[in-house]
Amino acid sequence: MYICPMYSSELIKGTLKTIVLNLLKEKGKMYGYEITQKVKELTEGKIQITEGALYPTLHSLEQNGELETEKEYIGKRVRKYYKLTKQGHVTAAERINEFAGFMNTMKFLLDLEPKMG
Amino acid sequence: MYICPMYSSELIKGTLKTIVLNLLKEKGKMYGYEITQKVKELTEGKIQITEGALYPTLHSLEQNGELETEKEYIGKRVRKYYKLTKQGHVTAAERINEFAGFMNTMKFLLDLEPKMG
DNA sequence: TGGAAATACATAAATATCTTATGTATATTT
DNA sequence: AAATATACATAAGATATTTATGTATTTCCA
Repeated sequence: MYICPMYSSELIKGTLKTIVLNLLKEKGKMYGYEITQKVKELTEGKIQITEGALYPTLHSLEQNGELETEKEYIGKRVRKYYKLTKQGHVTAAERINEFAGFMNTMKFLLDLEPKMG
Repeated sequence: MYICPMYSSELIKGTLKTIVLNLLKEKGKMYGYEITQKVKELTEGKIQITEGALYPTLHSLEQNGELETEKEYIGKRVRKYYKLTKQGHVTAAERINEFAGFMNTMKFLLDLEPKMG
């Protein structure tokens, strides 16, 4: 059975915040582990966010005022739900917009016709 | 007069090798400084490759057998032209292909409909 | 004609981001 | 009962890039 390979970590670098902000914008609130699973599921395993990368990023976004948290107990186990602050919504929109522009630029750059220029 | 802003360096991260390999595939041979200027020109300043990032990358691609060099003298000043090796052509195609897939995945991930899932 | 800007290379220290490894603990499945 | 999944967290190491610095030649223009 064929397993679709992950994208190189080099490419994924730099997109983590954009992914997280966008997911929270769409879903309202999510907890860390849920984010890792959702991204894996939505990308069919092609993008896998490690917890070692995600948790520090969530903490940093929170400290920066983009996210706020709310704890929930499932039995004895804690979940930390994250959601966008007002400022976080602005940042999310900016990031997504910037990424869309970046993709267009890269598409143009990589679709160059031979011998052109 | 409006100056279109650069993309955040976070986003550009990880795409440098892909950009360089693709440009060399299209142009045949280029020297370092020429690459920085060409990328700036083609992207209207939205992507600017710094020499501090480019030269180490070119050296590393050369050491890895993806690129080979040829010196040319313009008066007393040297230019180091880089071109793809046979292996470099394979790697270039792989990288470009991978990036195209990555863009599709990201597009899907960021175009999520509200409340879906 | 002389100084600024552009061309052309290079490397190193500092910074940022991510991977890999490790740790703790609870809940579920087999 | 043991293995796996859930759920958090942090730290050491790896990697890639920015920023700073250095050298030298050539072109532009005032």
